[in-house]
Amino acid sequence: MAVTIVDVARTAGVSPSTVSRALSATHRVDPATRARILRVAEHLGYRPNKAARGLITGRTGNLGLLLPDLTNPVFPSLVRAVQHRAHSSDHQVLMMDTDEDPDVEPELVRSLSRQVDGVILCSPRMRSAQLREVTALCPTVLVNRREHRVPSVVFDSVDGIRRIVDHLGELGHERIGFAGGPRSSWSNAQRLRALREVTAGAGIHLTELGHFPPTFEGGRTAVEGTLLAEVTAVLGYNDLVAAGLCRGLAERGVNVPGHLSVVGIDGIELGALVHPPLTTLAVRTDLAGREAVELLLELLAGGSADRAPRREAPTELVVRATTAPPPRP
Amino acid sequence: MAVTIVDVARTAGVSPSTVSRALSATHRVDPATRARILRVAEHLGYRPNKAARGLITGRTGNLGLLLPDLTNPVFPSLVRAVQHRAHSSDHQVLMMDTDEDPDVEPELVRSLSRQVDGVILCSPRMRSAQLREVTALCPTVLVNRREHRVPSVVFDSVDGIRRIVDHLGELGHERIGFAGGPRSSWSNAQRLRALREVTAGAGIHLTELGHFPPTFEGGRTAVEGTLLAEVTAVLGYNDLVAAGLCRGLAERGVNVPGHLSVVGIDGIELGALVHPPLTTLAVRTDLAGREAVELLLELLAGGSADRAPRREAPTELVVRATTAPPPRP
DNA sequence: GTGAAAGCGCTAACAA
DNA sequence: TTGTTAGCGCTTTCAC
Repeated sequence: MAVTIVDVARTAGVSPSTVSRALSATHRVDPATRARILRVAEHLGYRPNKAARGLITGRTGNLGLLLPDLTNPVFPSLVRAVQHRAHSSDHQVLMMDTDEDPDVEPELVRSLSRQVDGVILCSPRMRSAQLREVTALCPTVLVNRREHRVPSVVFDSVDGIRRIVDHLGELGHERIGFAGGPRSSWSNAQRLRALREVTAGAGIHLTELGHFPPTFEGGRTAVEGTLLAEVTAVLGYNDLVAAGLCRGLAERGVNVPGHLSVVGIDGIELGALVHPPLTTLAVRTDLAGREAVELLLELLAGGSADRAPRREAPTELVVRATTAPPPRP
Repeated sequence: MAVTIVDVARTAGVSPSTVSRALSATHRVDPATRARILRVAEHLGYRPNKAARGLITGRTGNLGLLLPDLTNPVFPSLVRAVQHRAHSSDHQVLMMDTDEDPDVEPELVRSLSRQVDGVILCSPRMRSAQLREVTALCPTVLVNRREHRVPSVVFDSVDGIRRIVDHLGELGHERIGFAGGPRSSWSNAQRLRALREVTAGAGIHLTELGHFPPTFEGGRTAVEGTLLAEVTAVLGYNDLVAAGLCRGLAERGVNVPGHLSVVGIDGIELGALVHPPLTTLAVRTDLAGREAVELLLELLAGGSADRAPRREAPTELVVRATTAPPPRP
């Protein structure tokens, strides 16, 4: 059997409660006693049983993290950041991949609710009503989605999109296209809205090329429409779409960026590795993950349910090789 | 306060233990009573507190998963598979990224040991002695590493390497190079050993080009040595290295696969997306993850500590566009 | 500053 | 088949 607090107590010649106090530093304990207890605990290889502690404190020390698909390259760095931040506050992370299935999301949260102190929902696909239900179940922070009265971390679409449009505008582009993502995607809607607003303000003509799967192939299928639209630059819903666009364009003999500029969004590693390297709006998912944990921790520390803080994770335009001035006619 | 088993018992007019039995189906309970209890539980929104259950059963229902770096593209699909398999057996996964730091690995396992029923160690970097210590702490399954008397899932290096060499041999290559990974990498050692064995058997000349960082840049720096070695095909330690090789080669004006064939290992998505698409030995990390969970579950179900089962996850040669017959002199 | 005792939510003997 | 009792490892009053 594993060594418990009672073993430590016996060996150190004190009562279990003193050991508890010494270990959690919750009360004043005689420094000498404390040192001795710590030494004994160390020597015996004592490891606290969080489950037992949680039973009484009501805190599990676990955070839940739900995301639609871990193999989507934007998530790993977020998960990593969440995990590190949580760990530095002595929390563990229960990560669950929902497999892009909106229906399992609420069920997963329900089953998780008793085992975690709170959950972080990344790009949740479920409907608002369900989201509201879920947030009633346990403290929740949203990432990449907004909902009334729920704390969230989002990427600043308007600001980021503005960076892209400014860059393109400075190069001299006057007609740009947008190869959008899935119709149901919250972030696609955000990006599109921002794009309309910013291009209108900048006097740039925007052609909405339609909705495409958020994949490399999706980008490839967007090539035809792009060519037809007679734009000089095209923005992909994400880097995968942009990379697919580049490939499709190359196959059609269209020079990028000579004839057409291409921009992606996300800043995944792939963008730096394809040829030509992709100009992209990098979103700091790692920072978003960290923020999300901090928000959740604050919430747990007694943030009133009334306040629903909203934070925005920074974006950064990474100019690589797929953008250039438009061709001279 | 959340609804407990006592609430359900009171509402259903039975004792807590009957509720417990009805819920965990561990003993015979009158079907009618059982149905009523289930109905009440459902209605009240009862969710079992796993921590409390674990306190008495000794089972937490959690599995630990340690890996060096989640942003390494081979891991997400493994994690995903582990998570799904664990979930289907009603287990949660506590995932921890060790940040490629061998020293934190044992410490992490120690701190995890009381909160999980067992751990899966993926590509652990720690030394054998530490590994032995750790495995004494809690049931352990290794992935991509072997250790005496510890259950493990590995990728069949000899078999996979043979596939590559056979493919190259059939194309007519007689001199191939290997751009190796880090000196300290267990899997690099495995691959190299297999490569020596298989090439020797096939009468193919192998040039060991040295050790490189397991990255795209690492592959790029391997280009010079590759050219000097006068090989007609080169195998990269992994897909990133192979992709870097391709890029570096292209920059030097070397045609792939016309002048030189390139092969990677891993089968990450990137390989299909670069140009030309990479021929690679795909390893089924998803299957490995599933196997690992199953091994661990068997171990927990009372597998004797004596037997240390070893499973091998399949590999598959994906021939794409970077391999072709050697140039005619 | 420290100990005794109670109890968190649940399961597992043991009776009935 | 069901209820009673005890207790898992820990924290937390409440005395002292």
